[in-house]
Amino acid sequence: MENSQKALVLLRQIIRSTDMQDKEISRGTGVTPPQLMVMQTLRENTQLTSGELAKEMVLTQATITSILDRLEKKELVARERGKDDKRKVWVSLTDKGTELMKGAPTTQQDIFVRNFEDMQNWEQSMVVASLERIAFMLNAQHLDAAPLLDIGELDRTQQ
Amino acid sequence: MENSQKALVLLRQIIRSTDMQDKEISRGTGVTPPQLMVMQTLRENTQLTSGELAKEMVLTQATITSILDRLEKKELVARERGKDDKRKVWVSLTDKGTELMKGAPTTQQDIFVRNFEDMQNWEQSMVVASLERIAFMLNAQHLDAAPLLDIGELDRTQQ
DNA sequence: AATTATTAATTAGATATGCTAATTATATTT
DNA sequence: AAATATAATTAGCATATCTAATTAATAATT
Repeated sequence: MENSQKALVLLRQIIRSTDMQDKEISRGTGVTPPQLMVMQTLRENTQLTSGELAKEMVLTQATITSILDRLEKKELVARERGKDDKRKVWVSLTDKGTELMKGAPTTQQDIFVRNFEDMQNWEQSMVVASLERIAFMLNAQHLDAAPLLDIGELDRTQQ
Repeated sequence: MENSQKALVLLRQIIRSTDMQDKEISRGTGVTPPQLMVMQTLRENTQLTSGELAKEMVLTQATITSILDRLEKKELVARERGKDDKRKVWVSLTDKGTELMKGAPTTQQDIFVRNFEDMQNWEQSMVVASLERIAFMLNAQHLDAAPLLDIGELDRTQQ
């Protein structure tokens, strides 16, 4: 088989694998994958407005609103109207939400990290370099397909 | 940053990237991502029963049924009751469905393949080896989390 | 200053996903 | 023949996601 074909098959396998992990976490925590992704984004950014969240996750504001509604009902996130600019709504994890994020999600990552660290140093570097290559190619691909769109996106991924 | 952290970030980036590509294809073809995935699976396997499809995609039969309903209404797939065993329903792409699969989806892959083939041979091998490593680690991870489950799954990915 | 335009978020309404449980039809077993 | 198993569908529910319309607040313009 061609190397490129192998790469594609492996990529699909990897994506499938993480997808199933997500579902597993989801079942374990009682939080759906999209909800979990919102929470992960919040964990990394402390405070975001609905709009920023939507942009970051490439979803409509309306979609984010409905996901937040459900997360708020479970008391995993809190909304607070902006004091400076009252149109804005700042979203953040509650204590309960932070607590939940300390559980299952990291466990999975820990396993990955443990396995990863079992590799020789040269192999680790090789893997990282390869992933960088792939990420770059996929990005180029995306740019090919949508030439003018979202410069912001490009900036962000290159930081 | 740790190598393992870098790897995680890159993986997330890659998944995000392919995710957005899927959405793009979806917009271009008027077929939703899950529907597209069903069609891809069918393209690779010519003929499958609903049940086999469900197993392959790790979804419930009920879910597959509803996706097939919509694909059938668009005349992209056809259902045929099994003659030998009348409980089974064989699903396949229609001409129209096959035609559609020749368009956008492959275009995206083509870009990837072209980029990939621009790499030196040693680099191609490196990337494939790395992806294999990752795929294996993610699989191990999955097994750690769900020890006894789905031997069939394991068989399939190791073929 | 008053009007107009823009921005931020929500609501309303539609379609699609995905689940579990129940149902229908056919095959297999005892 | 009766009981059990299998394949697919249906029904009913919660969620996700979109577009279009609405509400509220801020910014810009005349």
